[in-house]
Amino acid sequence: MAERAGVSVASVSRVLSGNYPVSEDLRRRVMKVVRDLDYVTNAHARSLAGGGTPTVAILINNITGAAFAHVAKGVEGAATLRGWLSLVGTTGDDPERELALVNLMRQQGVAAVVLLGGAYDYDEYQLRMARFARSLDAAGSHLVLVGRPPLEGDVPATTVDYDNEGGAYAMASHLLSAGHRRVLVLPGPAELTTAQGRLRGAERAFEAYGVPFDPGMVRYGPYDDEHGYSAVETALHETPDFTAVLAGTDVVAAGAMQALRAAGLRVPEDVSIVGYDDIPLASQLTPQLTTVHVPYEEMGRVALRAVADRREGGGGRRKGADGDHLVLGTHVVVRNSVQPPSTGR
Amino acid sequence: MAERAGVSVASVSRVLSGNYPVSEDLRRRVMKVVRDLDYVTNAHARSLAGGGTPTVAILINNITGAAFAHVAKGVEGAATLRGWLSLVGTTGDDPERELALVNLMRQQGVAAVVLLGGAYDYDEYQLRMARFARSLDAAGSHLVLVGRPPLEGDVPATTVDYDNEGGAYAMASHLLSAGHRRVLVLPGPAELTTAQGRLRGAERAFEAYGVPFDPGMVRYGPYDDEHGYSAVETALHETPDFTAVLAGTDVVAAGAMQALRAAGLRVPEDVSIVGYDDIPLASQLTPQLTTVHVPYEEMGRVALRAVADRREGGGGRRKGADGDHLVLGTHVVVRNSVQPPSTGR
DNA sequence: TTGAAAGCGGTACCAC
DNA sequence: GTGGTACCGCTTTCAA
Repeated sequence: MAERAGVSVASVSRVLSGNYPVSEDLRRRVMKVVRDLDYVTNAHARSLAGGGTPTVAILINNITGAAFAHVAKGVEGAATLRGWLSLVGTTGDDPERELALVNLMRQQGVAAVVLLGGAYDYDEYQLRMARFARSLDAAGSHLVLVGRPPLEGDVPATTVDYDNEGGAYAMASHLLSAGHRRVLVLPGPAELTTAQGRLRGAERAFEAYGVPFDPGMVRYGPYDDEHGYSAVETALHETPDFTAVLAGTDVVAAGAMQALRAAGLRVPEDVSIVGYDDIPLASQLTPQLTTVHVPYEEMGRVALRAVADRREGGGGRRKGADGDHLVLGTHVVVRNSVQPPSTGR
Repeated sequence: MAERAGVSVASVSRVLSGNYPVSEDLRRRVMKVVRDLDYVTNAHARSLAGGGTPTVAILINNITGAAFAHVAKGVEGAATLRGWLSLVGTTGDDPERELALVNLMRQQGVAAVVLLGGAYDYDEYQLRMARFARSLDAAGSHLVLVGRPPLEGDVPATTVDYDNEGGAYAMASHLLSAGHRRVLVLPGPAELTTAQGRLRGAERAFEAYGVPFDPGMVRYGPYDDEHGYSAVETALHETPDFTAVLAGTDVVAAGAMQALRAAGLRVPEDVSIVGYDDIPLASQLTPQLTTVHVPYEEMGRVALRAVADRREGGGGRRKGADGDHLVLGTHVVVRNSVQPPSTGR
């Protein structure tokens, strides 16, 4: 390339990276050859030499989840805006694969690794993440946890979270204030941190309303529509006196809605339903689902901004300071799936 | 690293890449230091030197589309299986951004660039893609088009497609054989190749059934629920005699369903609805949507396999031979959103 | 089996 | 303003 244009490699570099004054003549000469050869610089060589495009890695359990897709969109969008690149890897809920991916990303020299989605709260979790955080930090990278519990102690990681429990509290309150007392609760998988938080929020709401919370009305299970369906189906036999369903996610709510209809019950006339997440599905169902809006895309943007700032800011703000744990708000979106309990049931 | 272990860099390389016989002693010595230092090789240096992990780039309009997410999952899954890495970039339907991304990927030295989703059939399309294909090919990479029209002429690209028109033909036939004659057709955006194919399939079915196809019953618009809603709303005023809706995608069908309900019409008793894509939404709606199944995830897997084979196979099969254009089948999934037309309407 | 050394394709510092 | 050149960290001959 350099010889083809009859100039030095240094000059080519200067023209292409554009961070150095060059004569018009030289620039023209180089650019002509670039066009002739359809030339692009080698990103690997560039990275090796110090320059290079910063890259964020997004690690996700399952790329087909709507909520995660929105976070990814937020990260990707914000990254693109800054000229950063984004890598995506899926873990399939497999800890080994997660580890492998974190290391792979470390090899790639990514600026940050963003881990998405509620975590299973097994004992090792804190240790495992702390290890990731330190590994990445030592390699000049940074760990960002999105929608997961923050790390305890002095660990070099950033957490972007949302008010999970508060959203559930508000959602349950909405049901309670409409007059519902017997509520079927489908929090999600018992071990998942998000499910735990949502359940806790609901309990607190019941407490605040002075309504006894019946643990027998809680049914754990995966965050999918099949669980929503079967849980309602079972409940219809065992504890059929519920007048509302508080689902852990919109997808679970969709399943619940189908089960009710299959049993000849109307929504919301006979039974009210609420969801959580506010993914597009919520407004595609009939009736449109009253749910908790979680700012997924915004979280993605915030996550990227956090690492970008920390990069630019350089030695500016110290770790341990504010900014290591960001919490975004949630709010109830009222649509058409809630009505006061019918006197008939 | 090498000195820390008291061995040569060559030896370290041999141990870590594991493609060369090494003594047990050396291996142990190196691995110990690797663990001590939490060391990972630099992927950029490795790529530069010739080795390196093959990477596929997935370019997508909008990461939040369920159909695309499934293709991405297929590609990513198959890539992971082979130890490949996947990059994801979103174009936001912006041709400039698409170009920028293709070049960016070329810089990254990706093994292949997979372009997802129906293309806008503007004049330049063929030229543009041919240019991409040649650029990538010259750089030792390869272009794969998924769900897009194949390229004409001798262009170094692979196309993975599905029987779009056939699916629409079958879907429309299903409606016709149920007795529907006045069908509201919402193909999607007029310029999008997938929409054109779906419309063509529907027309052919009408022809085959000897039923005159009324162009006045066709309403173009974006592939989203809002369009489905407003199109039905309008049609209810202008051509209210339809007994079924043939939607271009499941999402459009969801919008259509809502509009019908808002107008006090029942689905499928008063009006039948069918979709296209068979994304999870289709079975989450009530009634569950009869739709055309498109093997999105499979397409992703096939796309990756195609490039992987071509890589391994080396000079094996010639371009221009079979294998450059793969077409997967589609089929109708019958659920509960279709009924013979009611005599009342 | 292991080490030495020549690149891979850039960047950036140092002369001219 | 431009050219020369020493690395960046790894893979891969070539010798020992």
